[in-house]
Amino acid sequence: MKTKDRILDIARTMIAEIGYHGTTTAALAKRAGISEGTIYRHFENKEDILLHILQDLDDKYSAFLQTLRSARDGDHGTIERILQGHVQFSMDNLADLKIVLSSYALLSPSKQSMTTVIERMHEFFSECMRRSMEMGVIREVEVDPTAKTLVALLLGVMQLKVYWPDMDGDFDPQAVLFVRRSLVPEA
Amino acid sequence: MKTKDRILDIARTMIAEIGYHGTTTAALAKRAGISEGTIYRHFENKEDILLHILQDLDDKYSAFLQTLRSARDGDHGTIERILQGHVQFSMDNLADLKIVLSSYALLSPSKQSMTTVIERMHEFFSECMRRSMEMGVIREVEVDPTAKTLVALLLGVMQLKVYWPDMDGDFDPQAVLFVRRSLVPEA
Amino acid sequence: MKTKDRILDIARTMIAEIGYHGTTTAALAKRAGISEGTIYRHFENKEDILLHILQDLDDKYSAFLQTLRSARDGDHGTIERILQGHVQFSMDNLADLKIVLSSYALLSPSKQSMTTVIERMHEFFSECMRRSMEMGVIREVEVDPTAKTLVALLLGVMQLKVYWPDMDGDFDPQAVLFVRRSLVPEA
Amino acid sequence: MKTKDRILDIARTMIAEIGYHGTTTAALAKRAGISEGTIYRHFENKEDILLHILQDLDDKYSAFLQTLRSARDGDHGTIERILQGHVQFSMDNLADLKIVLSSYALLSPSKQSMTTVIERMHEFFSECMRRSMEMGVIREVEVDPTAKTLVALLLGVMQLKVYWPDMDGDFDPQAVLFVRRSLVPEA
DNA sequence: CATGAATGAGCATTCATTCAT
DNA sequence: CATGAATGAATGCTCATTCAT
Repeated sequence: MKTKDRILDIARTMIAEIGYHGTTTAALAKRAGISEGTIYRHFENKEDILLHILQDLDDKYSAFLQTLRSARDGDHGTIERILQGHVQFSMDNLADLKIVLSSYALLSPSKQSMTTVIERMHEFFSECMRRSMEMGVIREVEVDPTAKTLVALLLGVMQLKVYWPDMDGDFDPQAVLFVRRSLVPEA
Repeated sequence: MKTKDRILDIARTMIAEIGYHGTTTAALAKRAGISEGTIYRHFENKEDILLHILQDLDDKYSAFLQTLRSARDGDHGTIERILQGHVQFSMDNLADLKIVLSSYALLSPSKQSMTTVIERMHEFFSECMRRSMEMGVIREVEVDPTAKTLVALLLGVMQLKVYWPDMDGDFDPQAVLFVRRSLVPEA
Repeated sequence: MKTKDRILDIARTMIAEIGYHGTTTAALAKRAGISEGTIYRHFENKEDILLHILQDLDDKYSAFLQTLRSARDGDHGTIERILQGHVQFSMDNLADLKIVLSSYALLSPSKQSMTTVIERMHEFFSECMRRSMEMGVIREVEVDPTAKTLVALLLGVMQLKVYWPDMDGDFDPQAVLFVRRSLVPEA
Repeated sequence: MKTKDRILDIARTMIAEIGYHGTTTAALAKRAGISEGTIYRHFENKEDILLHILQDLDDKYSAFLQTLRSARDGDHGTIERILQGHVQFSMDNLADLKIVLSSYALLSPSKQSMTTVIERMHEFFSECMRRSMEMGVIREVEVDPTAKTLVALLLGVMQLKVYWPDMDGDFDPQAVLFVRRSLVPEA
């Protein structure tokens, strides 16, 4: 692996574990087996490392949304696939998620990144719901605030799964059911 | 106001704004109009200030739950009142909430505090749902994972309202409706 | 006991245990059951407390020398009594001794105090030896440097006894014998 | 000279002059012509500097004892050479000696270091005396307490020479004579 | 590309001393 | 005489960043 990628990799792990402020350049260099100065050969400064990590996550999420879009078939199962897909995506990118969730309140690049994710998520959900409503597979609801509700739910689920894994107990199938009962009219 | 309370007050504001690590004792003292040494006459160390803030929040949440408990009357409106109450409580204690939400991932006292809140919230929701189910005002659902879903939703709603107030657009009435559709059988 | 004396008493104990710098006015006040401000009602500053302790030791040593002077009878046993007396005096005033021994190198009042003690000890030993030589009970030796040697020996013995009590093993009778062999001609 | 050695050198001087607590990292850095942070590139913390100084002294004393051991020839002059050698060693390592003497009562690393020195000194003296007694060049005395007496004497002599150089007046030849009279039988 | 010594501003914390009550 | 809250300068230590090699 290239030095730059090793730095990013170690940084991802460390920031996820002990936070952005807790991750010192000295410790990062040591754990990556390089000298402290080398970090500055590849990144402008410490924040730049975070920016790269956030950009990577952004790209991964874009690709993920693309996959979801192409895979949808518009039936009433769509909503489930979307929710489960997002949970799966969270688990697949745990470290990145931890980084964003633990820092968006305090670091503006993280806040910016999280804002983008949330906006795209909201847009995607809105779009899906509008389509499904047109096809008559879900109830007639107010799209915008309902999409926000779904975003909120997903945000909360991720956090519960990330930070209280002990409590989890695999409650997400029931969360999906919860959403289905609210959106899909009974047969 | 007593010096100790002034310190707590300013600290609450500052930590909510710029985080625990961003809040330096020097800046805190300056903004409180006292000398740095005075802080240590009232608190053991910087973390002790955080502990006091968290304890205060804990007490306020306990009192809030007590109010909710005594006010419930078991009809199908209960669930709405609980959700709206929690949203209201969040808005009334915005600074404290920001502090917990922005630090529970990294500071163990905050994590501990948040864990307690979540557990109590979960327990309270479970209890309410069980009661409502017995009275036949909500559907028969699996209590535990559904309560977790509600906790997750609330956690997400709070964050959206706290950190993306611009996006909010007062979506919480629709969030309540979302929950009602999922839990309350149609007339 | 008067407040002033209680402060002095606690201070003596604390400085002997943890040194002058280690003894904070806050801890001293707490242990003496008074407020920090009260200390400054009785003493000009922290150093003033030390000065009082040193003065007390000075007085006690003066009185001790007076006793020795009046008790001496000039026979060859005198030197033993003087040495043993000094060791005894050290043990009786352990706290004060620890204070002086641990601080004379760094605090000028202590250095001054120690200087006075050493000079008086030297003078006293010289005087005794001169007398004993006149009476023919000890060998003819050079008084001044021999008295210094005795002072040095005593200084060392005190330290060994104070700081390495485990090692001691009651070696002072042999130390006295060591001196006797050097000074008293064999029968 | 390497930066690390310069720091050690200046620290030795400063600690000898104004004590360990009196020597601040800021003053040390300034006097060494480096920044404060540089100190921590070479030493873990302030105590670590002291530890290095003590270790150096330990090594020097070990080497010194080795020299003494190889140079002894067992005649009745041995004891003189040992005493004079120790006095000389003290003068050659005045700063280190001052550091140990001024801090062993309060700092545990210093205490530990001093304890080691005293034990080795005691052991070495005992060994020499036993040898000399076997060769019949000194009197039959109780080895252990007499060795302690010599240690005490040496400890006291060092202090007098280090802290009261004005008073000294080169009394150590007479101190050696004092010991010789006590240990070596008259011809 | 890589190094690692050096920097210096910044941090939490301590403590002798003061002073209004 | 006594209090105890307040002070503020000082301390040991950290850490992102620079730069000569």
